[in-house]
Amino acid sequence: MRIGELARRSGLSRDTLRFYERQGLIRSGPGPDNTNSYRDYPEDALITLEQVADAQAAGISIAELVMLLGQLEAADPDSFDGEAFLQDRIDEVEARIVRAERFLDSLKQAKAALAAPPVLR
Amino acid sequence: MRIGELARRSGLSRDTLRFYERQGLIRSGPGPDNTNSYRDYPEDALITLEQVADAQAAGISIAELVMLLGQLEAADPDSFDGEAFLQDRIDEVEARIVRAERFLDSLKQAKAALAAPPVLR
DNA sequence: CAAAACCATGGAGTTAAGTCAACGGTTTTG
DNA sequence: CAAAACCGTTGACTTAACTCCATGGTTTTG
Repeated sequence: MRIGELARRSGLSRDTLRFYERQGLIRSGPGPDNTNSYRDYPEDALITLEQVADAQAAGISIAELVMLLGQLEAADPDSFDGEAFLQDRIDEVEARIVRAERFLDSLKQAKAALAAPPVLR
Repeated sequence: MRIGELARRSGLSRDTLRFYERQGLIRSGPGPDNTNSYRDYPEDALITLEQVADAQAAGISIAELVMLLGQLEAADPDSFDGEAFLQDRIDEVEARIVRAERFLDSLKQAKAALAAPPVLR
C-alpha cells in the first residue's frame, strides 16, 4: 500500500512514516509493477507500527527499538550478548510498569475522593 | 534540606531540581533561621519526587502533572470538571500499561527463544 | 489529456525535558 | 579567617521525536 493509506490506517502522519522508515523501523519496497517512484508498504507494516507504539508506551526509544529489532531478526546468539541486553530492557520495562501502576492507583484514589459526597471531605 | 542533599538522595541533578521547582512540581521555603539565601526543601519533597517519577513512567508530562497537582490539592470540585480530566488521565495511563505489558511479553518471548537450545531454532 | 490528488526530498523548525557553563555570592571547616 | 564546598541566576545548548514547508515529480480521474 502507499504511504497515504498506511497513514490513514495507522493514524500516523505521512511525515512520521517516512521518519520511521529513515530510522529503520519500517521498510518499503518498489511498487507492484516495479516502478520505483512511490514507496510501497507491505500489509504487515501495520503490525510493526503497532509494535512500535507498544514499545514507545513501554518507554523504549526508537534507537533502542532498532537495536532490538536487529537482535530479534538476526537471531544470531553468538554475535554479542543480546541476551543480557534483552534482560536489561525487560527489567526496565517492568520497573516502568510498576511505577505506572502506582501512579494509576493515585489517580483512582483521587477520583474517588472527588466523587465522594462532600460531607466526607 | 538543601538542594545538594536532595539531589544526592533523590538521584536527580541540582539542575533538574531547580527546573522542577520552576515548573511548580516542588516547593522550597526560606532556610531554617530565615536567612533566605539558600533553598530549603522539606523532607517530603523526596516523596513528591517519587510521585513525579511515577507519573513520568506513566507517560504524564510535567505540564499535565502540574495541572493534576493543582486539581488534587484544590479539591474544589465545583471549579471546573476535574473529574472528567482525571478520568481521561486514568484511561490514558491504563491504555499505556496495556501496551507496555504487551511489549514486555514480546521481550520475554524473544529472550526465551534466544535461550532455547539451538536445535530448536 | 488536464486537473486533482498523491507522493518525494531536503532542510528548517518545534516541543519537552533536561543539561551545561559562566560568574559571583554564601556556608562550612580546619 | 581563608580555603573548600555549596549554592543562585541567567541564558545558551542538547536530544528525541516529530512536524512543516517549499519545490517539483507521479498517478488517477472525469
